[in-house]
Amino acid sequence: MNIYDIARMAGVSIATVSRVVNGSDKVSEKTKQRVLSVIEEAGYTPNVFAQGLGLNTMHTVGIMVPRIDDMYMATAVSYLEQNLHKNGYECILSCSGFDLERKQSHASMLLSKRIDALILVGSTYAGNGASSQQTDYIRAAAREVPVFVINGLVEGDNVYASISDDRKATFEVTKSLIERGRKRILFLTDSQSYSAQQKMKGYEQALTEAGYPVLGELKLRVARSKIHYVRDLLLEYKALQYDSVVATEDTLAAGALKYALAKGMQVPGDISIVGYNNSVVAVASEPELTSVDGRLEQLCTDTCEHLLQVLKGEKESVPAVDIVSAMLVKRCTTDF
Amino acid sequence: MNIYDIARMAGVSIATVSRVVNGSDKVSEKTKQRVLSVIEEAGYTPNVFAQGLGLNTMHTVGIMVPRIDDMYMATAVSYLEQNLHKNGYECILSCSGFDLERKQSHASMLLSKRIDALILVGSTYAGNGASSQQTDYIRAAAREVPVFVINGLVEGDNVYASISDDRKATFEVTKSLIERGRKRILFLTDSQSYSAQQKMKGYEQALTEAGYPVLGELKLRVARSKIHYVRDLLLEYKALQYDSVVATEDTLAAGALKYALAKGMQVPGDISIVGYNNSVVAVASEPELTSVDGRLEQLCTDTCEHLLQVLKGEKESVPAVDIVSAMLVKRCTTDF
DNA sequence: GAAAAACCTGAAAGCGCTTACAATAAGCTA
DNA sequence: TAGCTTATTGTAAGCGCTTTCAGGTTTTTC
Repeated sequence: MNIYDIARMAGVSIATVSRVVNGSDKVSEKTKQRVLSVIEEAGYTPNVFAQGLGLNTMHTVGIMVPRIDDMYMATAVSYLEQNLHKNGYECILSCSGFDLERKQSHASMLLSKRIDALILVGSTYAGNGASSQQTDYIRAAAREVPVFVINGLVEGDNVYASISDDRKATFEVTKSLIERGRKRILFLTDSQSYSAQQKMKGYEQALTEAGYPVLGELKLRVARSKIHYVRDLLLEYKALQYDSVVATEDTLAAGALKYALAKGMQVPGDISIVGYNNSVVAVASEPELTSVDGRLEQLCTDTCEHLLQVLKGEKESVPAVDIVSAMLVKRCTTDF
Repeated sequence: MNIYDIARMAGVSIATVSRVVNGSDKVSEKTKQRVLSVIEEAGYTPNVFAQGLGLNTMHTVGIMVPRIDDMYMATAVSYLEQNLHKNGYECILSCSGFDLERKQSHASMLLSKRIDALILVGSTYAGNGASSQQTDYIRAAAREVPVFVINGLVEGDNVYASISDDRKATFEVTKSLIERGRKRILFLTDSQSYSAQQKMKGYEQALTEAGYPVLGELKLRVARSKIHYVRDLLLEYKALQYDSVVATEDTLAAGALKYALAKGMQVPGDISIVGYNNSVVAVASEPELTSVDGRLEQLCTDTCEHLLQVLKGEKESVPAVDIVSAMLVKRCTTDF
């Protein structure tokens, strides 16, 4: 069942069928209706490969995430997919992991599928000197299709970023803790992503502005964002003194909370804890975690909007970097 | 940069280039090397559309999930994507929601992209009478490509299912509760999926075998799997008496746990609670939830294996229904 | 009512690749 | 070395669609 069959059945040429299918206005209403009814009746669907061959696009965008079994990423993909689908685009998903080599290979595999654009969620490293090669593959990809980065910053032509203001949010949180008299604030992270780096900067800035020293011993990094990993890590550092925790992820905060409760501490009395991402874990914890909401939905909406604009050829109206401010969600693990 | 350019540069015909690219063995080693080096040098990638036009496949499989911002689905997609990617397939992701009409439209959109196979995760309804139209679109899809269902049961030609034995697992759990003297066991669910139905059957069977009545009042359904929804629902039914909870999802169990703790009850002393899926939420809760692990990874591995076999033309060796037994993970909300 | 303009439609040339078939070169056998 | 088989390569015919260009109709204009 192809365009020739339809043309024959409708008594027109394939050119006319093609015009009808593509909604060209240069077809008389009468012919159009006839062709449409034949198409309907025959259940004809154009062959996307043939379409793609001519047009060199298949209305597909690639989404690359380090991993999808992570609420943050999954939520991002959910927003993106929904929004793009609504606009007639399908999403090819690729879980690249955190390894540079795999990222590169996944990216080129996606590009070989002739995607119209590429979206990267998280996991890009800051663009300072040495690590610039970490993002070279992104700039390479951007030479073929526009690239959109969510919560990562990559400088380059044809790459657009939407990031939440994690630095500022973490700054505010840390500042609030200090104002409530907290002296030793533990910074707990699980990655070196751009966003994690920004959070750390905010944390340090608040300490500095308050005249506190930035202590290396109070910055802990967990191998993976798993509650038990955190617990084990804190157990390892059991001599460490701290009266509050700023975590870059809810799961980390949940781990710290568990550990504190197990030690018989009062939360938030003896220790205040702040998570990040405002996920289920924040609500599942007992007491429920105060958490920063990075406004992921907004980031995704913005990204899709920008993507559609760029694909429509309206590059000029799209900012290279779009910053969305984060929001504190106060719950029970802090006294503010 | 196309096959003609490469052919010219290497001084061979396009047929030979094509053979080299596709790894045909009918090319002399010498020519092969020459062509390969030209391809390498020129950075040539075959145009997938043109390939697709000829072969009518693009090595792509469609994955349809009701929603991806749900740990269970996200984890499934993660396993699937990784496994398929490793075998040279890309995944087009589609989040269809729970609405039949949307499912149908998403499925046909995927099919129009000429996917090689379709994978559905969860959310199919049992095939009994009235609701068979709920799965008609699946059988329709199966007429075009093989369809693989994870944790759903659909009868039809060219559709294969991998399901975990939720009925048995829930039966065992309920039986254990009964053996520990629990008399009024609350069944908490959030969906009518095949899998949820199976769980309910297991629950009922255990009650029946123990000579207990199956009480409608002890089966509660929450609109969505959100901790607060559960709390609100239980508050609404606050007169209801029960000494244990069997939930079809960890989040539901977490909600029940929160409610019980808020009422000052001892867990598992006054009330035992069992979750399902063995997710982060189970571990994040305090005390940690006993939960059933549905062996999702196994289901996904099986599915991919079957898929590859079917695409290789080895239909015969693939079972129409593959059952994986579930596993109880004992933690702190039960006394067994 | 004839020329000009506007409107529709069709023929045909690609798009870049795979592959059946034909052709040629090379290797054997007797 | 003639005659045959085998290994390698090339030719050309699609795959199903979009779109340019040209031809044919109808409508408008004076």
